[in-house]
Amino acid sequence: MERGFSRQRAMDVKTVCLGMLSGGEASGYDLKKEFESSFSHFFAAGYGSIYPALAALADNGLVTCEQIAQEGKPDRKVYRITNAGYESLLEALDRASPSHKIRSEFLAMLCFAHLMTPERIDEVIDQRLDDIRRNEALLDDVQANSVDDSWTSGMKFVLGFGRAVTEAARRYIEQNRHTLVTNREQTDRKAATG
Amino acid sequence: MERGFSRQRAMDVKTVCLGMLSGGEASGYDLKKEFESSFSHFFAAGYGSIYPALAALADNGLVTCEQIAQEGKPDRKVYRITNAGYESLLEALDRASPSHKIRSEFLAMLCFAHLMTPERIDEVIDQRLDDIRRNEALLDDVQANSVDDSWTSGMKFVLGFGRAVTEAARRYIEQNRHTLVTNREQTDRKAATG
DNA sequence: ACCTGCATGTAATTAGTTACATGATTTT
DNA sequence: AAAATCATGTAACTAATTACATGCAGGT
Repeated sequence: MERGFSRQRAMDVKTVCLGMLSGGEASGYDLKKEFESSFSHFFAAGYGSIYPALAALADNGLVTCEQIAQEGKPDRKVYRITNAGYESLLEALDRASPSHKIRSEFLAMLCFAHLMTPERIDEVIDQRLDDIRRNEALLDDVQANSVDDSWTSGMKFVLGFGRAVTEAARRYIEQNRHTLVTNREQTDRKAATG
Repeated sequence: MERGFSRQRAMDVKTVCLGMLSGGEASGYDLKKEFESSFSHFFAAGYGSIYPALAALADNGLVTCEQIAQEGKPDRKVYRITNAGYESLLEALDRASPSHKIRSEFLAMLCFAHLMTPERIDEVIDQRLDDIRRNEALLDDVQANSVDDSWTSGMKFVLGFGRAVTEAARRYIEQNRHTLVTNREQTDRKAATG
């Protein structure tokens, strides 16, 4: 390590891991849990991206890795941010125009609701609402478990954002789903297929 | 073409193009414009994915392609959905659990707002609000231009969804951005760097 | 007996982005 | 004079997902 340490310029998995480590040491496994809880509503990452990301950060001297032997378990690798890593993080945070992208197969599908049966529309919407409600419960849970914790204003803001937007999405779906299932729609598909 | 025609099972660029063509013939250029207007708030696609997608659909016999010569311009390639393509689309729409993914560098960045200067936080938020307002204007525009048009209930629903969620996001940011820029935050970065 | 949690990683694949390449016409 | 619109595509690259590979401990 400690060679070149190319600085991060995008908020990719690597940089987010670096940011998480700025709050304290953690293993790849720990970071995954954070991606699954407080970050889950806006940034997904699996082991397949986290472990390579940590290895790359270590290669660039942005983090150090301490291997801790455990009984009956594989070695736990604890990562800590370095000064170079901290500088790199600040630089990334200074970079311009972070993206905010939505890719929704759900909405794409509903654009063609007139080609779906009412039963199928209901099924797709019910599944989405289940996901949303699970997500709301998770956000509430994260919020509840962080009352005592030393949470940053940033994390609180982001959590609140997720809550607000998720709720708006749920309410819109609940209040407007009926517009998708009408008698007129049913005939469209029948006429096309029959 | 007309060999194997592997049916679509995911709402990827290929399948969305197929869906768009179910509403009438179009060129790759036309589809790009649709991705940039009514689909822009939840599904991005550039020429680099659209043209290969159309070529693949034609290879599989799901669409036909008519090449129309034009003076002073490259040939216009008009694509039309086939029966096999239509069946394939219906099958894709019947498939289970469409995704709805958000990837936000913006929110990821704000998680570490305590490491940013107040000026930088303002800059990032102002840029995001600009994007949101541009998007709201675009959605209004699309809606206005579709009054006379024969729009499906699905498209109306999806447009309304975008409107509702975008507005909720903007309101949350406007009402809570002040929580990110406090005197306490400013010292954090200074203490860490100085 | 089985599943969940702990804990690590690699390799192959998929999908999409970005940059490149071309070129006339129309609008500002 | 410059920029936008019309109109097509390919090649290289990037990034992430999925599946694979391993294995013990503790709870149900």
